[in-house]
Amino acid sequence: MLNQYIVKIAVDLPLFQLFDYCWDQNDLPRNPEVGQVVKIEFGKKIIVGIVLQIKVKNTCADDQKWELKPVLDVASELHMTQDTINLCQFASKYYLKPLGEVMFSSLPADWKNPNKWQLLEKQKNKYKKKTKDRTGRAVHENIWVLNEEQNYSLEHLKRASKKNTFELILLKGVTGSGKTAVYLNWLIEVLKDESAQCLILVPEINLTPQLEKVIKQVFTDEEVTILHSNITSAQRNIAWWKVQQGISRVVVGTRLSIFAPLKNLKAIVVDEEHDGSYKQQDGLRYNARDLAIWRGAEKQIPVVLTSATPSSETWQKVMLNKISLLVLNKKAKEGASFAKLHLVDTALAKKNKKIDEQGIAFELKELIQKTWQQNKQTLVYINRRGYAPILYCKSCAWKSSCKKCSAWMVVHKKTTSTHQKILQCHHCGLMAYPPKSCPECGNQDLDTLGLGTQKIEEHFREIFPEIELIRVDSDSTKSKGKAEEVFRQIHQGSNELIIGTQMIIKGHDFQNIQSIIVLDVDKSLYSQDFRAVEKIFSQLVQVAGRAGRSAITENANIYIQTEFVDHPLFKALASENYDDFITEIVREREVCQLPPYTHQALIIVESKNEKNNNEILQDLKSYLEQQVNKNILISDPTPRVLQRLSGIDRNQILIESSDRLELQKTLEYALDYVESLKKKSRSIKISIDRDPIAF
DNA sequence: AGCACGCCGACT
DNA sequence: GTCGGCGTGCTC
Repeated sequence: MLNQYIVKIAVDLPLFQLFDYCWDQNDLPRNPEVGQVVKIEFGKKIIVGIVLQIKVKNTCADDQKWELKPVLDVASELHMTQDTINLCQFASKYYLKPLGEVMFSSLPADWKNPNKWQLLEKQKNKYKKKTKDRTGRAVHENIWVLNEEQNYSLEHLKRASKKNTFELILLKGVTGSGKTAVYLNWLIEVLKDESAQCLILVPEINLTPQLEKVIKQVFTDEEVTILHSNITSAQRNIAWWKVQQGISRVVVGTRLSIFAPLKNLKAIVVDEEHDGSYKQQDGLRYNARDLAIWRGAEKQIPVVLTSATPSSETWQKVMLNKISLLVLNKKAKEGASFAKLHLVDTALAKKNKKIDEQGIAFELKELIQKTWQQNKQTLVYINRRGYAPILYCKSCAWKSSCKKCSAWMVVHKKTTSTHQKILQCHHCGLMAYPPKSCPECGNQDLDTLGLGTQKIEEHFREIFPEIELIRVDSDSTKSKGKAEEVFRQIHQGSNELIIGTQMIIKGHDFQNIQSIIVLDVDKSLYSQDFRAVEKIFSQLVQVAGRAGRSAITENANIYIQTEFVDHPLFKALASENYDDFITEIVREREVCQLPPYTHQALIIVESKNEKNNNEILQDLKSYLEQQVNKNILISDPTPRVLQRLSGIDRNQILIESSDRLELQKTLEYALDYVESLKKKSRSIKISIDRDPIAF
């Protein structure tokens, strides 16, 4: 007689329990297996779930409490691999999110729709038909000649692979030191085992066509899978299938790729590990870098983090000898040199009246002129898009605040050519025409405050009408393919003055840039956010790396205009000694008991009523204080840094502990509270952010 | 999360 | 009389 089974199923809902269904072998084509994707009736709806436990009927105590509904169908090809189930289980527990939600957020969206299962099959077959069989042994090309340092690092990585154990490795080196060459060469070695697979995680904006090109060039005969948020659902479906089948052995992708179903994963690289885009800021608030380390430990394989400016978390591990440090000090390309640092003292320029009405030191304008005369490019880096951050009234100090957020509306020029302005909130997207006169006092004389890329552009066009200028920010490159085109133009050297935000500093090296000007760093030097200095340092190192990457341009220079010329950050930047600088930061964190010396979590409450939020948080705080011991620090309710967003008030408490387990326990208590509260009042959103990087 | 059920106010 | 507001309970 056939066995009867009861299966426990996870569904894509914010529910922590699993649901029992019976598995009727007469109706289903196969036996139950963990990870299967199944169609079930849930309430009155037909939904998809994942099988997590299997029990033979009549052997378990909770048998036949009531008549169980049957599993209606099993997907023939789709199933979740054990590795990814384990990873989801960990993420679910660590980030306090229901397992079903974690699993389904990691899978292609089409899996959730049983009507699309057929479609997936078709996509797969279509792909099979059009692709030639890659049966022969893959050919990998080493397209680099490695220097001594690179070879040393490569040998270490190769040895790490042979040990078949987990090893956390930091490959540290500035842009142009050849980190990519080292880890790609390592992966070539790893992939000599014909069933091995590897994963390369990259930050969001780093997945540029250039990197893709290099990787495809190295793994000439591999099915390289590229995963990011902009691929179509069909591409995602096929990618998942190829990876799971082992057809694709190289996966390159952004944070979500940490959940890719690599069955025989042998190596993980987390490129630019310090990058904030590894942390998801809503829903499942995971950090892909941390999950990568967990996955590597679970699989007993090496995990390589790369960075020029490691995060304090990673550097603490270096200081505690929990990580193997490999350093690339030299520029890989011969003749290439680093940009030389110059500080332009804003205070001094003001004193000597050598600064213009926009706050640009004369020295910098002369520099642009000089560089242009030498037929070289200048890059002006200012991490602020739009025309000006604020519109304000000179007589009553009214400022352009957003109606829905606790933020200023940013002044934008409608187009480059006109002077027409529009106000825009960078948080909720609200747009408005600027008032003709002050809404408070009627004064006609409204002015802008501060500088954005558009105003700099306008300003420099006025001063240097003869210089070819281009502005690169998310506004100027919105339309499809525009960014590519802009970067191509810059490479060709058709623009002599480039004004750009963060998007210019990732992944592109510009051969002909002679001078770099950095404006507006000061706000980061003394910021509320304790990570701000780390962040700006990383950006500055990257900006400095944009130029001087080739032998064409010698003695590239970087000019930073600042009021705080004595800040230790600049000394570190000038001496290219990041180690001492970050070591000092980590020590300060220890003294102040900040991360990584303490572990943090936020409980965030969002609703239309701030007072209500605070009452809930206060109540939660006293509840937790009754439950847990003194090792836990719980803050009073505070507003979030951006307190109001789209008309919603956001408040939080911070829970801290130096003991991870104690924190976990506390958060589990908090979760109980949160869950019971959710049942009571549904107009309130309440979430937990473990290891937050933004407050 | 969704959806049904149920209990109250303001309407053709 | 009933249409529809959203508070509450439940999903194997």
